[in-house]
Amino acid sequence: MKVPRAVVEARRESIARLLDAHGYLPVQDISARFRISEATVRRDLVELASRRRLTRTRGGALTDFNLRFAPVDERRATDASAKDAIGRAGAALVGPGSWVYIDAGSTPLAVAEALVAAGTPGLRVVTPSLAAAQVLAGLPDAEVHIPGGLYLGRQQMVAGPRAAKALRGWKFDWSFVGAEGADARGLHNSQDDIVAVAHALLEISERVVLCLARAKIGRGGPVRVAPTLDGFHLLTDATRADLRRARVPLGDCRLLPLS
Amino acid sequence: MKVPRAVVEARRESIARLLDAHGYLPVQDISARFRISEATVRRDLVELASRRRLTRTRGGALTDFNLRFAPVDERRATDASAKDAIGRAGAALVGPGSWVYIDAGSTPLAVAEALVAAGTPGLRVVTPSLAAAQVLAGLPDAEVHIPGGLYLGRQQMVAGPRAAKALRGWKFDWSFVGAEGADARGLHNSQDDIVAVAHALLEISERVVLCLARAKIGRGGPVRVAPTLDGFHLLTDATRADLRRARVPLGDCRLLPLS
DNA sequence: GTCTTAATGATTGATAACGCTCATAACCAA
DNA sequence: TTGGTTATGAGCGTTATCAATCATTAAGAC
Repeated sequence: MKVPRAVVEARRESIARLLDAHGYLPVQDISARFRISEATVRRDLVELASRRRLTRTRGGALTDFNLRFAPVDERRATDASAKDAIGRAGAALVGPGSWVYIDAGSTPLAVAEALVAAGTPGLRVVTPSLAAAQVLAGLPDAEVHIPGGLYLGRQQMVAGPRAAKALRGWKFDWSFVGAEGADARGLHNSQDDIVAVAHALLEISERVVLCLARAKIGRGGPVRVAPTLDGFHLLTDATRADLRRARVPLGDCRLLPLS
Repeated sequence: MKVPRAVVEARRESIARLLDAHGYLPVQDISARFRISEATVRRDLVELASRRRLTRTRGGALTDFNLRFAPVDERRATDASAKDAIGRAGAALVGPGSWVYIDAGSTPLAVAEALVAAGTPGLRVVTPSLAAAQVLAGLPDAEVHIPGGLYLGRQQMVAGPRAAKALRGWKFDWSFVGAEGADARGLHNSQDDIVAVAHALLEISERVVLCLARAKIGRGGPVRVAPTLDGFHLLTDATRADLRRARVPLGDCRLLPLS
């Protein structure tokens, strides 16, 4: 039997909110709570999922906590396996109790995830990425710092001149940075401020690891961070041949093995 | 083939941590990431679930999300209507183009939500609350700053001595702060660092608005922020009688009307 | 080195969840 | 009122996930 449009919408919104409160609910539970058939629950879930209000799973649905981190999360999904591999290799470098900087961006985020998965103890981490901070908060004994700055809602990060300046007070054992692309003209990124951060990091870090998924090789970007990869350690799933083909100016950049 | 006990334990811990980072993972994904059969994943999940490290679902597993989702959202749900009213009244005070500080906590967050709802133009906001920053990012022309500091994952905010120090560079037209409680002994909060922030705000703000839901009146807290409400503007759904009954030392605190 | 124990992956039958279709009944606009 | 529309729940075949079993192989104890 048809039901007023407003009622349907209200119910769907209620489901979404209930889900926000619970994090996860099985289809059965939703069905019971709202006294509607599972078929209808599924229809509602399909609709809500298409609006990105939640994520469906077999047997239920999840809040899209990731909705808040949507832009990052979406990019995280592309080249996921490459980024996972890079993340694991990066995390494997980091010893217990290190000071680590983790840049904003989906590839450095993979390093943060791998660090959490590895459970590396006693880390002190600084990151302008709220997603990375959130992930790293999963390490019970880690100390996570966020540098002050202008908050960029779309990218879920802090940036701005303050951010680069704030970094000067720290010293890092490892810095993990991402980039928009690397081609014959050097290393590129999307924002001005990030260039200042990259330069600061090269000064205050023992080693700066550039995390670059293969897809980024040969690609440009609006701002040039550096004319060569001089001074960086490179962590990528691309082969030496890929790098040669794109004529990426490696300088004395050291290529790190993936596993 | 049997595998060393230590390896099994390490893997299980890794799974739990990976799950903490992701919130939810399908069995398939875990199987692929760790290169183990789904049968083994399920065995691990059974074990981890018995230790209450996670919750199993059909098709995957969840973090025990009371840690991740509950804190902010849950508190926002309690006294929601009182907080909404306080939020609206607070937002109504703020003129276009103001410099505003919004404290962490669910009541100040209501002010941020009301500011967005009102669409107040040209705001410059500083907030240590990631939830507030995220909400305020919904204002297309607002400038949102986050002071640097230690990230507290449970509360989704930055804190620490750096945070108080970083504030000195600003001047605010309005500061909105929350508190754990106010009773005869004065104003109380939960953390040491917050006290320093409150004092800094009183110096650098034209007006500091204390947002206090009625339920907080008469309640104490681990740390005393101030012996009286001297210097604050008070925004609350409590009546003067409530305040008198709890013997809250108002000092020259000015009581703002709710609407 | 030998024996016992334990972890693994493959297989299998059972079960749960899914998408789809269809009849029904209530909404909504002529 | 009337006809079209749309949300609903039930039925059904399909698919995904699960728990249990078993052979295999390496770890750990002696």
